[in-house]
Amino acid sequence: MQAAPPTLQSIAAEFGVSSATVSNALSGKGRVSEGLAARIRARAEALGYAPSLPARALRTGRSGVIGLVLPDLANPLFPKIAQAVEAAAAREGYGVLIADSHGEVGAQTAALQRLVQRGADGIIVVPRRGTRVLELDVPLAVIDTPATPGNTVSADHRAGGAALAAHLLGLGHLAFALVGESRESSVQRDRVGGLRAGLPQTARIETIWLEEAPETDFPALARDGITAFAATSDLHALRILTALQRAGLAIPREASVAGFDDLAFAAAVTPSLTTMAQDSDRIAGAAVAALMARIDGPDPAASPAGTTGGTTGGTAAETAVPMTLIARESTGPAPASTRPDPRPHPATRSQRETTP
Amino acid sequence: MQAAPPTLQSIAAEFGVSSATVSNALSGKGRVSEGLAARIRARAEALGYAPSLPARALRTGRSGVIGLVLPDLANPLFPKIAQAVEAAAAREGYGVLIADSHGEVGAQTAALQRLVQRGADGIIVVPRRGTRVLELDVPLAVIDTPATPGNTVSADHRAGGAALAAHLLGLGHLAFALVGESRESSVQRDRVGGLRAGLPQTARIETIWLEEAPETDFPALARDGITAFAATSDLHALRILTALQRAGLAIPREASVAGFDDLAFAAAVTPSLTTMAQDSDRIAGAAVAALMARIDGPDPAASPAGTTGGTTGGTAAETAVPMTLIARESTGPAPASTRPDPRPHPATRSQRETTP
DNA sequence: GAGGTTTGCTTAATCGTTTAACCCGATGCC
DNA sequence: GGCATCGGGTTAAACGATTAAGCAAACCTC
Repeated sequence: MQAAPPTLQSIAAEFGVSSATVSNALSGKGRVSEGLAARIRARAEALGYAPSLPARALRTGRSGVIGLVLPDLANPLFPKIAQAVEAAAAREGYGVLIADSHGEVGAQTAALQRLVQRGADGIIVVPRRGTRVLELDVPLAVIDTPATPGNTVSADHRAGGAALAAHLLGLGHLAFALVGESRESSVQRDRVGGLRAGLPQTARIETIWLEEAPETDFPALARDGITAFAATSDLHALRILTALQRAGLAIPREASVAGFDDLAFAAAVTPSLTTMAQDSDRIAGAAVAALMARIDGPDPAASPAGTTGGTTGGTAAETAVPMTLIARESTGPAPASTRPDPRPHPATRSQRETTP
Repeated sequence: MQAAPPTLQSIAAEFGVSSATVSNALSGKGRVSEGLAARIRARAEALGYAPSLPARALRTGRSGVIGLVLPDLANPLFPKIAQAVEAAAAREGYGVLIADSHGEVGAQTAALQRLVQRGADGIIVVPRRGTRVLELDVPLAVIDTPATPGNTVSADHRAGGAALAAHLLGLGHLAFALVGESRESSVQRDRVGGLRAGLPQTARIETIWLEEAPETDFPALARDGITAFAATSDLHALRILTALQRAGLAIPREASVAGFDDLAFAAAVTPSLTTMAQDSDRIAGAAVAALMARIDGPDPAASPAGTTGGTTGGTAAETAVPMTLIARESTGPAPASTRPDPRPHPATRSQRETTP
């Protein structure tokens, strides 16, 4: 029942001109009299004309679609990135084809190839832990870690770690537990490295990789004198927070807990979670911009000096996007040595965030 | 530098045959001698030939891509669905184009149209709260609520609510708080409705919509005699859990808390969260299957009796997928009236789940 | 061995858009 | 007034795959 959608030819027929003229009128490229062009544009608008993307793709070799490869959509961090990428791409008129590699390297490669075959003009990859993305004959943008070779843009995880360390130091803490999941993740390594770099030599530091020590007893650590827990993810911070709470410790009076990424629940829990947030929008925007630059100017050796390894010349893409501290209720002044401080100041801090 | 990718014609030229023959050999459709066909297939394989999807799309009108419209990727529930849809679609050889409507109705409509324009063969929509999806000349599958008109498949939220109610009743609870966020969400209405339907008339029931009462004091409710908190989302369950813990209540000894959807953190918190999980894989699979059926058999009035409103005939798509209870540590026997039970049995329950 | 059927392939049209090349009438220039 | 130029179009050839239609040779049948 649905009427055939308007095409260049159908519009051309209405005006008694050729389809090339209509194409030119709409794209503003060739030579068409202003009057005719205006009428054609008006008619196309009225008809709701939309060019056939497949046809255009066939002709131009551009599909108007970019691929997004993520290690695991179920991991709460990635949806933020996906959302931001989608928004940024949509602004540029691109669609986003997703592919989930389920954390497997093989699936990651397969996903890349599927996307290439689908005609993606470029691909944004958030690589699986420590994976090096293979070279492909498609423009690529990689979101990983500033230190990773081939990285295009990412949060400055190291500086974020250092800033979080400074925050905790400023609250008077002296004994820290740094909690990550896997050493293989360059992101987590950077975060822990930044934390450690931000702490003085004199500080007591316990580093825990949950992958290796899944049964870690956090309350025991707290009783052992650790007053500040910094985890590489809010997920682990939450685990620590609830474990300490369950054991009867008051947060932040007796121990402070902080995480990374400002996940959805961070503001919802009690006490709300202090966290280092990455600016997904900016990162995604930069990744998309870098990708666009590579798509439009595919001259691999065009840049004057050796900019080859990093981002493409053209648009000055930022490589490391700073992270921002979101101080909430789960971090507070260190307890006065062994004697618990009878007067904490939760009210002064809890104003930073009202109801989410 | 990259060699031109192989095409039907380039392969045809190698064999001195026409491109039609190669096409037939690869698709197995026309009449080609078995020997030649085998050699062509072998050569295509060796060359890594992949048909140009845009060209095929142009010719056949099928893009091999489906769209997925979500209200909000940042909401931790949807990534699970997205992941499952992507996997199911990939199995069918389809790509998935995502679109995030950011919870806005306008954006949802715009996203649908963008996807249609991109040539999506069909679209799966998870509508924004209470939104009715407009009619489109594209096969559609809607994941919402069994009760919603136009719904294709979804979890049986009502039955899930009832089952959760039964679980809590079985533990001896008599006073309940049912916590949702918004009445406008049909999913949440169904869940609360199911919970209520599963509880006896004699039970004390407080229903709280957080949108209307964001400052609800959950510890106060507990002190007032409520022993079981059931939230329509793990996010709210977590909020309640931590608020109660902070106030010094022992979970589950003094109060039980349960949520929905088995979000990523549910197993990680202490005590781990009892939750009603929806089978995203099955739902996504059913949605994709229904969509495929609609794409392949676009006869709107082909079904014998008035099946028009519901799912398409063809494949018997299931409309309501049962939810499954994941009993963890946050729910336990109701405290013995006012006198707290001195001997809880946490050990017997915590075995249900080991380390996540 | 003449008619019909298969077999195995080719021809050619088609999807809708883009774009290089060409064409014709009206000006402009000296 | 002859010649280049320019404005406003048109033609036609792609892009790569699919598919209906056609066509020659080989095979079968009685």
